[in-house]
Amino acid sequence: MRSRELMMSGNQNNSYTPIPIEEKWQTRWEHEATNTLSPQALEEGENSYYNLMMFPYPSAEGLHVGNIYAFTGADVHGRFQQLTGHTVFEPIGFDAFGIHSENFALKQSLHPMDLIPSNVTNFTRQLKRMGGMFDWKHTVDTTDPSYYRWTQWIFLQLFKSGLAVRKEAPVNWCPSCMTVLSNEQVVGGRCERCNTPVEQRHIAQWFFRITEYSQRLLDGLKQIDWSETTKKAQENWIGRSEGAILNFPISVEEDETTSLDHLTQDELSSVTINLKTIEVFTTRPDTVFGATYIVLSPEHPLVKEVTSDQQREAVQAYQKKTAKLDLVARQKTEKTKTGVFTGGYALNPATGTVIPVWIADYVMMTYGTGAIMAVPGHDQRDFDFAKAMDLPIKQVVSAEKKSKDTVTDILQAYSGDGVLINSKHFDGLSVAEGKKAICDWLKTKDMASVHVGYRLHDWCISRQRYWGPPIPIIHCDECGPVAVPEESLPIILPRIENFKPDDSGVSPLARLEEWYLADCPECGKTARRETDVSDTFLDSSWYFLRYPSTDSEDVPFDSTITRKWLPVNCYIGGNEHAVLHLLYSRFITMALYDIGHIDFQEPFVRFRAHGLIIREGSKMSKSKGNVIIPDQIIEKYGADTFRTYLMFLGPFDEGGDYQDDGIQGPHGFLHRVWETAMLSLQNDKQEKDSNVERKLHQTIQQVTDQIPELRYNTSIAALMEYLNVVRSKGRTPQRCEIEPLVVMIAPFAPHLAEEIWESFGHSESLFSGVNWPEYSADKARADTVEMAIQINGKLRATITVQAEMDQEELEKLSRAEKNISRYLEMGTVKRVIYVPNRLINFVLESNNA
RNA sequence: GCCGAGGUGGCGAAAUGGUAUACGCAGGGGACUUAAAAUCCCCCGGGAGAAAUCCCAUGCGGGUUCGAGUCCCGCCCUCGGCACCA
Repeated sequence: MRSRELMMSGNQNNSYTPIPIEEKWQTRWEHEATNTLSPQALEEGENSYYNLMMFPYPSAEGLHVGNIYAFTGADVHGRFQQLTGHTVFEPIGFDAFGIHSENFALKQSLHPMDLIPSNVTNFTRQLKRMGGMFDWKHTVDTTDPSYYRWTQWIFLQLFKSGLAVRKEAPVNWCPSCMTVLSNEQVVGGRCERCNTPVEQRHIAQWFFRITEYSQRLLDGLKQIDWSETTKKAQENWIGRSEGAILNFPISVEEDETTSLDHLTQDELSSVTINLKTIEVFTTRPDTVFGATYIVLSPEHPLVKEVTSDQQREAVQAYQKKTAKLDLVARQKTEKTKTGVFTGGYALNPATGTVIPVWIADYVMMTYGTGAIMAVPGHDQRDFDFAKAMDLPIKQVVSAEKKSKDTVTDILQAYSGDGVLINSKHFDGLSVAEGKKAICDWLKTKDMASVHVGYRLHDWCISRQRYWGPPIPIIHCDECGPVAVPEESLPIILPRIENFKPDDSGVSPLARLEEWYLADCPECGKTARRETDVSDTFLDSSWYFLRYPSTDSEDVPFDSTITRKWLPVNCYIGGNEHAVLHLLYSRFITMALYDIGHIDFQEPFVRFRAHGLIIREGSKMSKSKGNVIIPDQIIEKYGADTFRTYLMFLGPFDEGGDYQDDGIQGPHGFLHRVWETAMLSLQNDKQEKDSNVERKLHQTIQQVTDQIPELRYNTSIAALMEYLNVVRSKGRTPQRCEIEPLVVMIAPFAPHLAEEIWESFGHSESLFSGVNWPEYSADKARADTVEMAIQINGKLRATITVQAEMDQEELEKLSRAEKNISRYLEMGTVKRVIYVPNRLINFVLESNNA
């Protein structure tokens, strides 16, 4: 009977044939809806476990190894949870909107509306072929109106609560992609996608006010179980820094050759007309006595006011030059500093000295207040500038207590710790004390306030492109920007044949008058639709909320189901999304919580970043022609082998080196598992072999501990070791030794496991029950152990003894060892270290010495 | 420059402060076979030695410890992230 089943799965001679076996089980899983949750199961599922992985962008090239690596790692986790008694929901979908698809379509002269469906079909085929336990009844495609209807709905929720605002702002413009990029999409001043230098433009854009959430996003990190590297990346990205805002009153013009140092503060105040003050943000208020000039960002609004008539021409020329400068050039750290004196002055609130106000492009309008107090003695950038412009440098912090002299010819800024000098009555305080004391002092004069700055910027979601969800706003001349009524959603993205962007900075949709003309929902007059589409990252910032609720058409996420399944139990994905997708998802979740749509603030309880796969020691790239084509590997070895090998390469969170020959190991291993299982079918004598039994329980223990920790490579190694013990010296395997092995290999090689499981006479899918083996600590315990015998910490002999042997007896046996007695004669034992079941160490005092 | 992660055989990699190199690849030897493939068994860090055994070895230099790949201090290198962020 069993052999007939094997014949049916394509086995003529009882050897392992992965391809027919995998086809058979993939078909069966689909027919029997093994991995699909019914609406009822979604509402009631016991012990629910939401196992999420980052959904792919469906490229024309198909799944790459990186995708398969990540999905396999996540799927192994899901299958393990299933086998240990959870109801696992493991969805997959497609992140198909965005510049990526659009650019590819343009290049190939295709329409994304034609391209994407065929890519999705191909991806679906490949995803099924790799044997993931995906729930194909609950997928998501961000380009489907039934999905982006709700993306637009999310925009409206944020708009209505004031978190979406339209503002004109300098933005990053990619002249090649012809669109605005978010700060996150600019890498080193270049477009992340096409590496073109980014330019500055001023366009009215929609922004999400993520900066309102800076502190919450930072605080939340402490409570979630995420990869440390990812948390650290977010922390750096948010970039909290504590400091103060200090006020520098703008002073009357002074002849720059006149030194004002001799004037008293009262005298100075009398010549100061308090028109305006320049606010600067600093993390070093303790160095304010060393602030010898002020620098405004060239775009700073006060530049106009401080600039003197004589300097106006030079200032405007510099502003013009900076505005033209792309961000790459501007952000080059190495370049020599440039700037122009405005002709204006400000009053140092601490010294009472009048100091010059400059503009320079090394000060950014986008950070802090767009203005700094320059302390060249203690900030390298200010130092470089002061040297270049011949501005005074004053030392106010001394590294050593003794040197109180004013160093005039220092070679570089000193930014370390020390004591304050040249700071009047604050002299002698430490940097930390000085910060507080000076801040407090200036506060009493209304010249300072404590301030926390963040590096994080608001999230610009406008894209002047075609391939995205139209932003659901109608611009009315009377009413301004008006929300599209929710019942009118979705605003369908129309099919237009010429979707190529141009340099005008407006979306291709703006060429479609019949589309963008619409009645104002408030006053009914003819108005214009917003023609920008939203950022792809908005699509992916909430997709995990949609998955369990794809059966609901009238709500984005069903409240009962959402309460049951969210937040996500485990999320696995690449660390390249540490500060983009993962931060935005957290922000959207918090915003929806505040608005009252969901009852949790963090979307992903646990997140693990996987590592990267390289090949034969170097990065894979199309240009090098060394990319692995998954289809070819699967065709040759089967999905089970591919999966197992990928998980065996190295630690999942670190990635690994894909060596072509290496796949032989796991391949042979699965062959051997199969053969051993078939042998055990014919030899079911159930004789107890304590050696094998002990190893089995040790293995179960190790694998049960390690799989949830994603330590897959060592788990597979443990299974290999176990099989080596089972088969050692040609030993005949027994079924009770193999059945648990089959279950433990199942997360990695699910098809093989199912087939053997069926051969063992089970009619139900292995994954339909709680089949994970239990271990007994008793049975895992060894009765004899190999002990190391050391002399002065060096291994000199090993001895196999009864486990838990007491020190006295072990010492006796050890001393009897030939090599040990030899050493013991050479000195006297000063001390004996005994580590039960591990080692005994004789510490000698040499007789010779 | 700042923040992470890492550096162990020919290679991918293992090791709660306790016998370094598990597991696998490649390589060598053997069995089975007319032959090949597949499979199975054995060897495999370097050096000395007939052997017992000894010495050396986890990027480099110090330290703590009975004992350090692991902990501490100071460097070097590789890879990721951030970066005139005030």
